[in-house]
Amino acid sequence: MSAQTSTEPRLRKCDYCLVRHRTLCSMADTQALSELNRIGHIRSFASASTIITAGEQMPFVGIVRSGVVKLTKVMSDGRQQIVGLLFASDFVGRAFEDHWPYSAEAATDVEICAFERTAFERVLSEHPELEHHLLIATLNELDAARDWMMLLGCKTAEEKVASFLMFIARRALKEGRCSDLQNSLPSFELPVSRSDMAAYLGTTVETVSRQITRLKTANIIRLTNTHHFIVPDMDRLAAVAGIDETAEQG
Amino acid sequence: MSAQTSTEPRLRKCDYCLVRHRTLCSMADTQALSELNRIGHIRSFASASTIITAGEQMPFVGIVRSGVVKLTKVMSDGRQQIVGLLFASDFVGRAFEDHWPYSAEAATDVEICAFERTAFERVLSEHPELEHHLLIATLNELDAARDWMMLLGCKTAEEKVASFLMFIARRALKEGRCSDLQNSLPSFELPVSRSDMAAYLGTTVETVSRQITRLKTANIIRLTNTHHFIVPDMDRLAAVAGIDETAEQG
DNA sequence: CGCGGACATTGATCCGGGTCAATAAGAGCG
DNA sequence: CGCTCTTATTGACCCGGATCAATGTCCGCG
Repeated sequence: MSAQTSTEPRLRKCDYCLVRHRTLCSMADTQALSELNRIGHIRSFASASTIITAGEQMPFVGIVRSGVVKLTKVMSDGRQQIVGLLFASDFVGRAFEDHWPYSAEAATDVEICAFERTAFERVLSEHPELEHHLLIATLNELDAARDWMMLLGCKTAEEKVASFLMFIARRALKEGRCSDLQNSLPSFELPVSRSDMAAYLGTTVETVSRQITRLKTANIIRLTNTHHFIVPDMDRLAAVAGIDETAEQG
Repeated sequence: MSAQTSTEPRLRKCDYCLVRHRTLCSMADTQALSELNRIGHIRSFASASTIITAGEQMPFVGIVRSGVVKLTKVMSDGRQQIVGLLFASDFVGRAFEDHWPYSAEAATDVEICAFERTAFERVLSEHPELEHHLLIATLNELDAARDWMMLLGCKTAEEKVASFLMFIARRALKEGRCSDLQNSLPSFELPVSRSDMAAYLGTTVETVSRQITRLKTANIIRLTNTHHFIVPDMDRLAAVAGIDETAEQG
């Protein structure tokens, strides 16, 4: 802790961190945490700015403190697929590899607790419990990616849009930012644009828009503005999404 | 080694293993390897048999010794997506979780070196270098899944089929089972049926078949029988697959 | 407050690929 | 060796969603 940079206040920045109890930091013992605290620094990215460019050197990895990060792959002719959305407490980047095959872009304003990659790797190798946590997190991401593969390969446009809303709704629910204050119906803020939705769902903006209106006229959802959704009956939305509640977790 | 079960011959079964130098076994020190040897036993599955059923208990994990395993997800109405294909040396199952959300089916006859799950987890936690290897393997699978997401979300039917052939060809190449003996053109055996291809590519058997004939008439591929493919010019196939060679690895 | 630019919705049209149906080609087997 | 069963190919048709185009809405800014 004596080696801390002089620009740091005496209070450790982790103390202010809203996500530290939900990330790999929560697994760290005191010593590991203080090392992470020492090598980490907060970086901010404006909405739409690039965090890591595909194929280029990846000097740092990090943990999302706030905002939404989208991971994209693009083909040489410009077709683009979003292959992952990262929210607060998610891990960005990849240890043990100095390039990575995605671009990370800020879908909203984003704050990241960044670690110089090799320093982070050193902490990992000295603290197997952190690496274990990273393994679990990676396995979960793999599951999510495979769920999305089924969505992309099997589902209709309507199911895709409904699934995306479920995805966001559940995340909002988990973070307790879901209840509508006026009438206590579940509601949430959509943190991305229609075109991001389309790129994640393997479809087009027009189709997304049409399906949203369909869901609206079927009274499955209600909007107060383009990004604020109210879902009177979550189960009906899940049904339209083709999600078998009995087989799903979280 | 004294604790080895009596049914085991004195020669350790690992000595005969064709994949041990390409799996996490290659990372194991002598002690870890002998533990894995002790808890592992070879299980065989006939083509089309189920290895692990989605949602059910997962009593063991393992390493594919030979054959091809497909991981599938199915929707309640029967629509099915293959979310991964596993080949020799790949890891099947998931540590630190007693259910998993996929079915694993033998796409060909399959041999697996199986480990009782909790015993395997114990070895993992005692040997961080093994867990590290598992992390790397999982990260690679995540990359593969995300590549596939782009395929499913962005690519045309022709690109999908060509991409699948590239995928198999590269794997065959890597394992040195690719050269055609007669004329030394790259060739390989397709280890799965057309309907598996379709389920992996998010399309239908008919479309797969049509696209294969298209590639045939365009002289990009040649078939000696329904499962033996010859690719005179890999680069042309890659071009049709929409794969940017400069940006891809292995 | 009104203007311009980005984002979202809606409409009209078209086509890639899904669906249904028939045929062909293997592969096991008595 | 022919029969049957499964798997693959080919054909005809149609529809969901892509594409192209117009309109509407929101927001920041002079």
